[in-house]
Amino acid sequence: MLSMRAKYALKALVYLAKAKSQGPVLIGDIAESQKLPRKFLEQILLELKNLRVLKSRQGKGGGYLLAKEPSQIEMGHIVRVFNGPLALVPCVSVTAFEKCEECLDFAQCGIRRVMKKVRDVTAEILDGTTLETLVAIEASESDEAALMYFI
Amino acid sequence: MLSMRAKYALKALVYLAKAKSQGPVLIGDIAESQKLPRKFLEQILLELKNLRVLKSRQGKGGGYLLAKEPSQIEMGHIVRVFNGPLALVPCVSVTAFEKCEECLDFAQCGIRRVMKKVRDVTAEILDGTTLETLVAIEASESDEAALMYFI
DNA sequence: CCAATAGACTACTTAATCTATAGGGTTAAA
DNA sequence: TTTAACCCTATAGATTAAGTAGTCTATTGG
Repeated sequence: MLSMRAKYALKALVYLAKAKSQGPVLIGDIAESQKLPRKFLEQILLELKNLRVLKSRQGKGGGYLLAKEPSQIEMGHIVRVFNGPLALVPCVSVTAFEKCEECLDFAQCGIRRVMKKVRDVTAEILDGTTLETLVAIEASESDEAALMYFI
Repeated sequence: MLSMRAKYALKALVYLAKAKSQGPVLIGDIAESQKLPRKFLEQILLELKNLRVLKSRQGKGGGYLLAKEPSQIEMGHIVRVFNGPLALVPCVSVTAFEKCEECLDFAQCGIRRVMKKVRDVTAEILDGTTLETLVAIEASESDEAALMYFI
């Protein structure tokens, strides 16, 4: 399962993508409207800022804004940063590769080969889905139409 | 990432599938040959027995055996039991479905729709891969040949 | 300049989970 | 009846997750 941090980050980003044209958005607005714990969200937004995914303005009239176009912000990136590697085992991770300590035969290992396939299809979906995609998906009524975005 | 429990369970099961014709296998054999911590492995094997995936014989000449054909033991089942749901968010889990507490619009949520797709392709692979598949994959030399098993 | 507003940053706390390890108890074959 | 094996429970130590608290810093506007 995803950590709350990762899920909250995604929710906040989708909210900000939708509010893109409205100037800086207050932490309090996001927290209240999305029902997220405010102080916890603060940390998450700060981390997103340090990642250059968001930018912020302090003081009166301040708040948070996307630092890039929604089409340039991938779900995969957010999930990796807040939840860790997509891979189910370290030996198939691209971003955090590590051989299993107990591994006897890396090349032949069947578990590894299957897990690599799982990682690859997961990465294909999550890296192919941006905030722009997510906003479009939320606008579509049918699940089938929504699925079109990543088939 | 998978828990060690889940990974060790899979490793032990593949080992037992390969040793299928040789009668009961000692915990010590599995632990030593696969480089798994013995007492930890004991717990895992016991749990697999309670799941009716393994059976055991006590006393001299005893050990562990598969309780079913390798083709009837799915990776997905083992991963779910030892690692939890395949889904990245509870609201797309089949085995542990739960609405997110902060969810505003279940039907429209884009994050949910994408995560459902991820869960579905993951489940398709892991539920479609049995111990028999894994043993066959380990016998094949090329990664491409191995991939054939779940395309 | 000052006061109010809003994010920035650091430090905790609490709870849960994971990864083992320890140490007997029970069963059954020889 | 001895002994090789699995059975079962308890517990410890480490790590991570989720959230809270409090202070600091920057900006705006009177």
